[in-house]
Amino acid sequence: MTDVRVRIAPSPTGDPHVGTAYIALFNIAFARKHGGRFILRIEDTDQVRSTRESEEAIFEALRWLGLTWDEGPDIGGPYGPYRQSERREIYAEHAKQLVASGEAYPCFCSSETLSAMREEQMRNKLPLGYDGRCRKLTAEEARNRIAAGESHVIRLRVPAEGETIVRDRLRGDVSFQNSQVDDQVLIKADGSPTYHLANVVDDHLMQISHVIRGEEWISSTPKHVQLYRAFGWQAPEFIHLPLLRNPDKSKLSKRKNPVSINYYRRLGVLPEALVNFLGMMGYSMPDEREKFSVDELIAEFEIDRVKLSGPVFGLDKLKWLTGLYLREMSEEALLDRILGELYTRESLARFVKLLQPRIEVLGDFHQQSGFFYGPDGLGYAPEELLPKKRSAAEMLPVFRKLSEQFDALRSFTVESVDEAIKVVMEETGYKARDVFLPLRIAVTGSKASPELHETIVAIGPELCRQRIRLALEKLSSLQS
RNA sequence: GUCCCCAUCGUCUAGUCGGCCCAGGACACCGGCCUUUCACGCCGGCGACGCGGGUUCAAAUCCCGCUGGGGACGCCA
Repeated sequence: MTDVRVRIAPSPTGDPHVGTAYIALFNIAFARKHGGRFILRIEDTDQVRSTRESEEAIFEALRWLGLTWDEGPDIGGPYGPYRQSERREIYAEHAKQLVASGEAYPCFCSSETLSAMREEQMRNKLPLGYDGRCRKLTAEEARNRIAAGESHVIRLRVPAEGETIVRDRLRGDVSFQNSQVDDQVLIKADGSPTYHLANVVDDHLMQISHVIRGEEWISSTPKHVQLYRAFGWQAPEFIHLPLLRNPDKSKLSKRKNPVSINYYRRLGVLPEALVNFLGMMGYSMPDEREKFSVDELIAEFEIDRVKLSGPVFGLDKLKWLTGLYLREMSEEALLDRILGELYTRESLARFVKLLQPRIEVLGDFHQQSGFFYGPDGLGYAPEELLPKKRSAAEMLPVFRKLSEQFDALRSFTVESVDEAIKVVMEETGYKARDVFLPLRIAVTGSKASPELHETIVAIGPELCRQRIRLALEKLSSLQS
């Protein structure tokens, strides 16, 4: 095998996702097994949603898990920069090259035109996709319109006929009719590249040998294959891993499940247990052993052993595994973990201030701080979620809305939380007294707790979202 | 709707080139033992090859169809 170079390319648009860790783990296992290198590249081509905080959180979460990289934005490397926002000219250059060779063309369709087109296709039950109307523009006309300052994007010219074969290591050849691969946008109207362009250009320039990523990408791979072809490059080997699933088998999503690595960290899952657990998603050791370290995984790793059906990311086994690690530790080591992971100065600092006015002796702090930890510790009765004269049927929509709003929150501040609650009140027509108490019970498990907004912020998004979901479950149990 | 992927206990999975599998392990669940209690630990139980056709002496394992699940169809990644 040629030099193995693999990568993960997360986009810094939210909390660090367990799926990212999952893909990272398999990339690392593959790289180390074959003496290759593992690269971390930040795909921040979405300028509106990408943030530095999110990027930093991803670094931090991966490091916590012990999933470290050989080249990346923070440590550099011979193929940098490793942040796509710093590589804009490279993409522009390459796009220009494709336009010059006729492999790509400018498109002047507005997003309105495009959504109208999509609607019509929907209505007529036609396949969705760009119909290629700007393909026919002459070079001259295009040049004039660009010169006139007309807004445009650059699209890839995918052959109308024939088929594109995606060679997947685990699935074999998967073929797509070119007629259903539409002309992908390469450069957006603002001049920034799309994922597809940036991804292909970077993978080539960074000499990535194997692209190990989630199965969700498989249907855009023909576009990538076409891009490699257009550039005259050799495509890397593709290996699409199965997607982690919610208990209902849909793709793991924050709307249904905690997906943030930080949630599991706050819960007190050990990093070695989480990584171990991830290692048994779609994969198993040859001797069927279930408890193993990353090093052990690497030693035995065989990418062809990965199973293609999507594993449910279920907590039962993860907790059991954590317990296994916990129990075999020395007392000393356990103490260090509790101090190092759970009761850190940092974690306590999130809420000392909130409790300060409410305690008489230090010991009070202990029993009043319970709800800042473990998500399952809230043993309240479902009925407690109901304000006076309100039924479960009435509160259910309130919690659905709350869940929706909290999921959508980009930042957790007193202001943003307040805004979210207000939206819920407006949309459901309930007053503060009907919303605040139930919400308080849901997130703290008790009526006696500090100011709601600040408490919610202190508890943090991961735990709050999950607790609201839990409340939703309790309410529905009340109904039946 | 169109395209693509997938299909063993509730869940994670073993099941190399079809026979040793009337399907093995683990979690969860249930029962027992240990124990002043609980937990841990130990023992046991429940529990699956989606369906229908082939191929074969023989199929969970190969082929086809159906069904089911999932993903993608963005100037998001």
